[in-house]
Amino acid sequence: MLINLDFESDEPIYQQLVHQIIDGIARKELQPGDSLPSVRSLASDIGINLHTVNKAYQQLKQEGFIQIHRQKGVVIHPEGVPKADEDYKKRLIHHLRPYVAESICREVSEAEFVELCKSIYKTYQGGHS
Amino acid sequence: MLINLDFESDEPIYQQLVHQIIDGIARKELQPGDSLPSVRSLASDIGINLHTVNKAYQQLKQEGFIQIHRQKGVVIHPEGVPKADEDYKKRLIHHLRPYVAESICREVSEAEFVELCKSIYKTYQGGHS
Amino acid sequence: MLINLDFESDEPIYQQLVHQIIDGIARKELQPGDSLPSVRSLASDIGINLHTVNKAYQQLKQEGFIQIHRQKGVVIHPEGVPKADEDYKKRLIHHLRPYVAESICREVSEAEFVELCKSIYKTYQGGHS
Amino acid sequence: MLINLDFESDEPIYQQLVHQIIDGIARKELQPGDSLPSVRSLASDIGINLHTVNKAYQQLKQEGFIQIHRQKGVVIHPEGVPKADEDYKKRLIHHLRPYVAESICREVSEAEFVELCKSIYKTYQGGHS
DNA sequence: GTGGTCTAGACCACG
DNA sequence: GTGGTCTAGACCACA
Repeated sequence: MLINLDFESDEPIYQQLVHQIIDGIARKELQPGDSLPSVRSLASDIGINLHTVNKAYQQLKQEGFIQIHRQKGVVIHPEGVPKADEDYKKRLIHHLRPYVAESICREVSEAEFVELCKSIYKTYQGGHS
Repeated sequence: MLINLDFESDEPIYQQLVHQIIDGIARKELQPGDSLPSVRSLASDIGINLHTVNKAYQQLKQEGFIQIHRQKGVVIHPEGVPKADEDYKKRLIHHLRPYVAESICREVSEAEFVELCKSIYKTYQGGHS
Repeated sequence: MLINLDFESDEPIYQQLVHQIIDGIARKELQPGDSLPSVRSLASDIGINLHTVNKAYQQLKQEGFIQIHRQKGVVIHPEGVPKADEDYKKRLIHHLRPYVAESICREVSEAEFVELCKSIYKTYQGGHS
Repeated sequence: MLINLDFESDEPIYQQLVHQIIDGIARKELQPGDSLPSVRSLASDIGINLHTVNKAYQQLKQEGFIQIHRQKGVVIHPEGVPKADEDYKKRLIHHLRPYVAESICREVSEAEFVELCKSIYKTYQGGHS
């Protein structure tokens, strides 16, 4: 999978990595059971620090996206990612709220905002509808 | 307006302040032309440093939400906030994408996600006016 | 003469006042010997503080643009403004330099910059060529 | 690059820093991609506070002169500075106008003023390259 | 070691 | 009294 990092972004590199991998899963490019490169090889491939990759992997593991085996290495969680629970949705709303607020200030209508979200969903199409 | 900060949060205080004020504008609790407390008074009200408030105000000013007026002090931008342009929407999509991706992984359907956004929009309607 | 102040500008109000009056002189709208409103009346006309007007007048006086008489009030210096000496030109260069530097970085050619200056001169036309 | 600050000047230190660096870029002493000292080291070199340096860097970053790169540190924007657009020229005229006005009052002819600008431009040619 | 954030306290220009 | 600037010192996340 292609990893695309922006070193000038405010977003920490390890976060970008996390997002890219989640994105790959959402796009079905990474399927349950697929294996990911080792910390070392990924780090040297992208040209970033070991710790940075490790931090990203740890976060992905803790959120249930991947498993880290001593022998099999790093794999996408074979049983899929834990489904959204109420807690997740609560956090999601909490994160989305500021974007909605600013959009309202800038006169983006609800319909427009919704369309925009749908358009993002479309980019992951062929999914699990 | 009530300001509610979470000092335990990872989100920087000045960012929370920015969001709270934008939220107030979206809720119509802060109207164009309304004045905001001075840096100093707001800082002492909330119990934080005046530089932190200042940083928030500077960001709000730069993004066109407020004006820093030599006579009237700090006021909500009287002509309203600059409307969303293509650039804003591009950035918005860029910010929203990771949340959509994770939601897809967690099997949140497009419809569900859209409903969730609408529910957030609803919290900004039925304001006072 | 019309005074046009921008209370949101970074430029201090008294400085804006100074510039506006110098501008009026450059446009020949204010001629040597013409009288200016008193500190009090100008302040109340524009709706600003006495001190602010006073500070502007003091600076104009010190630079030789106006005279302040107890009886005749404030008048444009009847013998004209002191002509540019080497010292003035040195200061002028010192002030202009940063604008030239930034313009060079932004690929504004010398010719373009010169044209721009000429265009400004034109707005004061009918002058003393 | 040599930094030359005047601590007696009215011009804020961070502004002087900004101007000096832009000047360095205009003189081609700082080329796209070149790296600048870290906030801390520059601050201690010049003998000022790191926040002051930081403020200058933030402004330069926001105006597109530099990038703050997570790995390479602070570098001159590799793709060059954004070229002058109409907005920049409008602001430039707005800043230049008062100097033109005062010069007219002091009987500096258009030709003389233009020569002066050209002479400033000359100081940025014949650099090393 | 880097930049980002926050605090605290000080001086000054402005109005 | 206001915001703007500067200093000093501290902690943390990041790489």
